[in-house]
Amino acid sequence: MASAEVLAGVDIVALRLGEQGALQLLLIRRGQAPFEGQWALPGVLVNGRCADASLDDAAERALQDKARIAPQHLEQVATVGNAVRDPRGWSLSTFYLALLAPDTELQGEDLRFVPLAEVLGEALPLPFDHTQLVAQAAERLAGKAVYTSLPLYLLASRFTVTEALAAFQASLGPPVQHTTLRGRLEKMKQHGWIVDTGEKNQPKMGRPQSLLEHRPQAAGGFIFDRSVLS
Amino acid sequence: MASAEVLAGVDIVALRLGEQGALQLLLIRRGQAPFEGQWALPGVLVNGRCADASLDDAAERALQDKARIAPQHLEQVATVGNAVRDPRGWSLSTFYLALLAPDTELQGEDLRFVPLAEVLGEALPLPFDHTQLVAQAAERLAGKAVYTSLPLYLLASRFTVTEALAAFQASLGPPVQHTTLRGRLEKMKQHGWIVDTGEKNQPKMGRPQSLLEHRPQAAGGFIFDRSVLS
DNA sequence: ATAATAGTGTCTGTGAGACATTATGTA
DNA sequence: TACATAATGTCTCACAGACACTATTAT
Repeated sequence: MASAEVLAGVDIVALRLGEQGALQLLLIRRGQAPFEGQWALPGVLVNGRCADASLDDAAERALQDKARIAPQHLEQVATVGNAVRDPRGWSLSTFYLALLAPDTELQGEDLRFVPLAEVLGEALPLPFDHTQLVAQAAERLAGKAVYTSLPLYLLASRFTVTEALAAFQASLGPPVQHTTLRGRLEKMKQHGWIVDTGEKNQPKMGRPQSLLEHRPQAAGGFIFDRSVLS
Repeated sequence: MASAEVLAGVDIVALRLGEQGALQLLLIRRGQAPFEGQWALPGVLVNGRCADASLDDAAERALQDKARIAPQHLEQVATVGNAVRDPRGWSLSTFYLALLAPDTELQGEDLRFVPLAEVLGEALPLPFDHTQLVAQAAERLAGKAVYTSLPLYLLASRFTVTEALAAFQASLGPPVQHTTLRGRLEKMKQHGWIVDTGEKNQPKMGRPQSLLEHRPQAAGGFIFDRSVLS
């Protein structure tokens, strides 16, 4: 019976792999107070009046309604709650990591991608505690890139080894040996997570690249049994 | 300004390593509706009127106020939210995994430890969706036991290799080679996470065991760079 | 031919898995 | 002595890291 007064919402840290191999973060211009007009993470409030069947559905709705985007991967990262993160009072935010296809396009003036590095480097400050949420989500991606194939969700379903290398490097930070990655992709092939379309992709110069196809066999990424050591 | 009507709370999945090497779950008898009188996870509601500085503080408070217990490890697992988990309406629960010392004792008739296996096997049903929360928390422990030293938080700070073996087996499920564990403990020694107190522990029969001391150097467990393969 | 890029082969090191062997206590 | 338990040693295997080498295209 006792209805608690808590402001609860979901926020989405949606990442795309840009042309230059750098990660980009999706931001939306806020249409309401507080922080109206500022660029922030897309998100929605959750409450009993909304039609969300579950919190995860609310996260999907946030991306769908605010940006007309369907992510290739969506996972809950964590929930933060305290009295100071929102000027309106004690508030909760359950935030999600979303990985987008590289060809994801935005429609509308109030949506935009910015370089993730600028947000993490605080050159581009965000309202609320959104910078921290972004940092935690990026850490999650980096952490999982060490021992799973999660970064592949940053690519189109058909991809080349070079593109996969870019996705892992962008997610991890430090460079990865291409032979290491090839070994891991080979392992995934054996488990049906990747199939080799016989086709080739011809870059401007050099030998043609094999076109692989990502075939996720379960939620999340393929789990390797070793970490990629630094 | 718009205050959303959401029931938000934290629930704690607190585990202790029992004498027989099986994990035990802390339950509390509910003092209020709904499900008054039934055994359930300890938890508290969060709202602006409470003195909690943050969600993590609320989790600590839940254990402290309800059970007078301070865990050796406490980590957020996830947040579930939907319209059906609580008869009162749309509700959120951020649930935590707590690892307790093996000598943790309970005071009061409304607190009790039950075998974790009985809850997971649904021989002992819990109200709300607490059985699911317990399952997810146990999965988290098992998942991290594969590549971190998290199960050591189930032991007293001074422990033997045999006890560590029991903690890992209880957390993981499948048995672990003691040589593998010794190798990992050796690695932890090199990084200062474990020191060898020169002392010995004499079991009823057989060779005395070395007494090790757990010296966590960071939050969470020590991270190994390989998983313990099945 | 030369440059550029893709892909393979080789060698090393590390740590898990499995199992045998040795060490050190009690009855 | 026999027995029980702890601790160490040895061998294999899988895979990451590093780097050399080969392959296939365009100019």
